[in-house]
Amino acid sequence: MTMLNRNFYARDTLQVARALLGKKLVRRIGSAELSGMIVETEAYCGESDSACHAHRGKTPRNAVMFGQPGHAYVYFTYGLHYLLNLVAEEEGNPCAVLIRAVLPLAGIEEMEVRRKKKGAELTNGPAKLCQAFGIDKSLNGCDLTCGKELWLEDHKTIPAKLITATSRIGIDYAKKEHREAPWRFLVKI
DNA sequence: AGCACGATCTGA
DNA sequence: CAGATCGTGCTA
Repeated sequence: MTMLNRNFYARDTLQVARALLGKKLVRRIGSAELSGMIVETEAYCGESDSACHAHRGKTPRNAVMFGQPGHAYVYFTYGLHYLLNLVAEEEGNPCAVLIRAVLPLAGIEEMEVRRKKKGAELTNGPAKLCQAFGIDKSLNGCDLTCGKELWLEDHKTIPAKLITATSRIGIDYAKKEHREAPWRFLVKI
């Protein structure tokens, strides 16, 4: 019930990525409310991170990452998918956390309709969860602290023992040190 | 102005 | 394992 405030996002990206595990992602579409518990995240750490979109400076696409923390950075890729990121760190430091998977909690039927799938197939991938939650480019730049369309809430505390860190997915083009950095976080099953 | 390619998913 | 499918950013 407690919505996460700006201070939650305004700190070290790796800490935010870890702390997001177990939190509830809530999406309101009209009268429907969809939610899920975050179980997988990836940290993208600013201009020095060669896997981060902000690596080569500010552009129209990644501008949101350079703004205030606690906003949604949604972008389109592969010609057909949207991916959801949450902006972290202080304003001007372009960092974000990619939400890769959630465990559906509420509005599951809505998600099934959107995805035309059921069960685990619903939200176990960054593009799938965007489809299930109806997240597209119109939510790019959305403030996550006003509780209107998209926000986060406290839910469960995940013990450190249940958190695994691995290298990130789909960033083969990045420098070795960034390709291998253990900046992907998952809840052990 | 043109072009190569991507923080993915699906279905054969 | 290839195809879908298009915006973005780099090169010229």
